[in-house]
Amino acid sequence: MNVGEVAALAGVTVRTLHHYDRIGLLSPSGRTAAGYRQYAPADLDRLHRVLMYRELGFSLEDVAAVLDDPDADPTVHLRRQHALLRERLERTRAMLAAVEKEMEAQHMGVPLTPEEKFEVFGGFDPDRYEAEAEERWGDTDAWAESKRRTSSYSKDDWLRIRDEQTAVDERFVAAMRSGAPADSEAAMDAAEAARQSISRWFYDCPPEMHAALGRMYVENERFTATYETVAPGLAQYVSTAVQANAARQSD
Amino acid sequence: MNVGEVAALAGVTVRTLHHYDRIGLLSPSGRTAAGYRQYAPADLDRLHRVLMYRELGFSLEDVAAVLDDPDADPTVHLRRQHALLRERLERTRAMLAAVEKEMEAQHMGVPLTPEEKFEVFGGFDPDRYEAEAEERWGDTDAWAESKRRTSSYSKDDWLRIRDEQTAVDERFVAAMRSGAPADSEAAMDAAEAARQSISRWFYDCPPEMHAALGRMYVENERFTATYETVAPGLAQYVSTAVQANAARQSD
DNA sequence: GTGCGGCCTGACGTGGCGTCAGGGTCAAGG
DNA sequence: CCTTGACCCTGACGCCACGTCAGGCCGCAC
Repeated sequence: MNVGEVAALAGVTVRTLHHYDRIGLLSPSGRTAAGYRQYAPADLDRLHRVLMYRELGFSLEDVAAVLDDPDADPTVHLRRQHALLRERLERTRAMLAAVEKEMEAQHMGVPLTPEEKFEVFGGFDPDRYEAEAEERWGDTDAWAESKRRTSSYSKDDWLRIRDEQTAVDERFVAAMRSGAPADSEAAMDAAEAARQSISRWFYDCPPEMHAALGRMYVENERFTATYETVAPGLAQYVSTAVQANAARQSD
Repeated sequence: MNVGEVAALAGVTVRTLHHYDRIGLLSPSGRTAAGYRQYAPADLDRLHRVLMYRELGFSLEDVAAVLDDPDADPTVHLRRQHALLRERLERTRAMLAAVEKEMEAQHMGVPLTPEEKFEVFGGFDPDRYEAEAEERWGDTDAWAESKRRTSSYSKDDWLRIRDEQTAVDERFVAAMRSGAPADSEAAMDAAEAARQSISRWFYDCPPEMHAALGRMYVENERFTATYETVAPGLAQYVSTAVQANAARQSD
């Protein structure tokens, strides 16, 4: 098949196929003597995957990365696409619910505050966070359970969660400011409170998993930044305290 | 509120707010003496709508257009956003179903042909088509009914529909090639078959509605192009035949 | 008064194509 | 055999929605 036919079949422009060729994302497996691009069935398969991932918000660079991954089991792609689509379904449902809530509120003359509107929609930027979390945690059970649980949380639930987390952070800060070392009883107790909070609201988080999380607090810039804005040095402090607490429990 | 606070609340960057200000999409209603942008609650409302429409795929120019529409009843926006989100939900569901079908096929060792894959996904470019149809038909009952019905169609159904439409087109072509005028009995019979096909597969299409469709065949470049690729002059021929048929029925 | 974080305005860079310009290719009809 | 019109090629520039510095002005805490 030549470019025009492929473009018509896939619903893209010829220019798009040229572009994918030039950047090396999808080069046709053959050319005619005159230089015409010739696409083989395998090329169509690849194009299909490209378009799927593109639709799901991947950059073309990322698409190339996942498609050229040597562990290129085709079922991996299908499973990942399935997971991402389900996520998108959830997100769309949430937005739909938010709009319906707004309609209702407006109908009853109860104006929502701007905060309430942004809370669900943009607010804490669910899209990027979810993408990163998904990438990091793959399809672990914890991630699935967290998704399942949090999907039904109300605004009040989220407020309570935030307050609880703030309170735990305060305990860490207080311990640190008092001069107690990160593996002191006070710090470890705060870590334990944090672990239980996670288990209560998101997913069952045994000490070993919490220790892994603790390592991430200093390895991952995002988490580090979060803690460092609360108090300088807090990321390292919390990380150490969490791992110490996990070690204490396994004794 | 100043830019930083607004950006954090809405989950966008400061640069984005600067951009929206410069292009006139969202200018803060005030400035401090030092030139700091000051956002009022009304500005946040507008930002909220901007982000909604952006998320739904509108260009910033189009966002400005709908938001500055003088018929700026807030309920209009909510209703439109609601409709668009439901569409997106449908589309995501369809893609999810397609992926599941692929998984199943792969699991059972039945390889799908490339055509089958693209059929649902890209194929006839549902996104743009839907967007245009929605714009054109607003939220008419016909549109809603069509959506409702077609959402449950299987691949075999679509194949049958395509064959049926091809057959009807062939009747038009044959009539035209035979030299029969567009308001001849043969042409009008073909038109009637087309009308019944629409009613059977998409929505109840009475003669008047079909006449309106007929006018669109020559007014809308897309439909014109479709028919003209089958045979030159066919668009005008079909258009005339459809309207003649509608007139015949009302007698 | 001196940091230090936040704000300002240019100005250039980037990703994913759209859109000509200038020219070769190929199958059908005269 | 030749022409004609549809399709293909390769640059090269344009565009949108920002990202990313650079250079400099607030503002408030110590």
